[in-house]
Amino acid sequence: MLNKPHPEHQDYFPTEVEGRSPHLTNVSTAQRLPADITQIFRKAKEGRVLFADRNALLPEYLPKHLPFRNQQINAVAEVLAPALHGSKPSNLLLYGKTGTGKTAVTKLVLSKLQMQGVPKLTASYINTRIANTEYRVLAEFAATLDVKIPFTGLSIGEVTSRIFSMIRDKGAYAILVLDEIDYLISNYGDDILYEFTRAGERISPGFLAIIGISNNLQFKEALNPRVLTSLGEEELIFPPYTVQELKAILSDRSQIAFRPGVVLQPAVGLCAAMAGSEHGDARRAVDLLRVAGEVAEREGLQRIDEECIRKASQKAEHDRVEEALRSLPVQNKLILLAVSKFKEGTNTGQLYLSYTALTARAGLEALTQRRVSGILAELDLLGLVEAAVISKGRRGRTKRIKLIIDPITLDRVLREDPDLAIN
DNA sequence: CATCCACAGGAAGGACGGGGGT
DNA sequence: ACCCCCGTCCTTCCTGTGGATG
Repeated sequence: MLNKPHPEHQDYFPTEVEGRSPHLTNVSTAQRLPADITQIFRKAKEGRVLFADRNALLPEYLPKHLPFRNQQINAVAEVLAPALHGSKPSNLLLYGKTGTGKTAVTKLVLSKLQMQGVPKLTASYINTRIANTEYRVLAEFAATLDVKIPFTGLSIGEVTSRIFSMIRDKGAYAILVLDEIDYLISNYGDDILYEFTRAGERISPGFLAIIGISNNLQFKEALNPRVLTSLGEEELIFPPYTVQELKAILSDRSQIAFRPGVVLQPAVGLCAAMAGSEHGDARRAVDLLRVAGEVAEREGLQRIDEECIRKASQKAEHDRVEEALRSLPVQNKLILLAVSKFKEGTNTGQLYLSYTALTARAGLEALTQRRVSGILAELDLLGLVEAAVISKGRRGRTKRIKLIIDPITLDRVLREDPDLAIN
């Protein structure tokens, strides 16, 4: 009975794909296609001139060694170790800017922990920015504990109590990592954490230990004091990598990722410097190196030099902008379009007028100013627009709004949207 | 120095679409 | 069949405010 929906779900996908694929072949010229494909594939087969193992530069790659993080690794290991003999480890909070190795260290320690062969031990890793609602976090956690939870329909309380029963009945030693925990807190408060941190009795003889990972320290302020004392039993701060350290990390990785001699030292230096100038963000540095490799390969170069790094940096930015633009809802696009009409920037009132004019022309309902203001804040966060509150004294308070991306790119991407009749 | 503009941005809630348990 | 839950987008209503101006 319960399985009934499943075959239906599985049918769904193939039919959609089947319905689509002939359509795709029609779009491209059918005659030219085969030749192109073989060329692409052949190039791909022999073309890995530069890369030895590109995976080593992907964000999800977990290196066997994490240089400059021994101290943190040991500290985390020490906190978690009691789990191996069935006593609850302290909860743990990890702080540090992006790309300082928080996630990597945690995952590394967890994987080593699981190798110790304690069957009751379960380690769950959840990024609360990706599983970005309370329910989804719970559902994902449940899934790692083999609790079957529908992806919607149940109340939060119901899911929580099912999870707790599972931990209790199995006597499980559960360790839950909540990455980017500040997102969860700022959007949904600390209710879940409150439940989790005081589950104690309800799940005995099992236990639940929580590792929270956060990019900023201030998120603590939003926590209920009782949650804070429980969650912050242990704290660990990850300092940013220095440029020297980044250089060493990049050298390490490039030895795995590229064939010998492909990456020139100055390129590594520049890459480290560029990523280090923000705050030692290793993830960005590694990503930059990967894109540089792709750039070099596409251009048929034999070496990766500083020029490749610069190009990669531009390309990464360009891709990011295009991707962000494409995934925008229609209304957001219209607002952006309205912003782009003002070369020297504008303010909220003017922008709203211009925007309503655009919606009328496109035959859409205009959103309220409040909503537009909210969307503007989102666009600001995406780095597509710059919006800063300024005061013009008696003439009120408003936002100075300016487009900070290439208007030509904007125009090109927006033209792809069939819902937008741009003339 | 008080005033007052033109908004900012929080809170609450509603409509809607996804889906439960019993 | 019935009543419930959650997330997403919005709207409505609202209070708050920096600083040029009178």
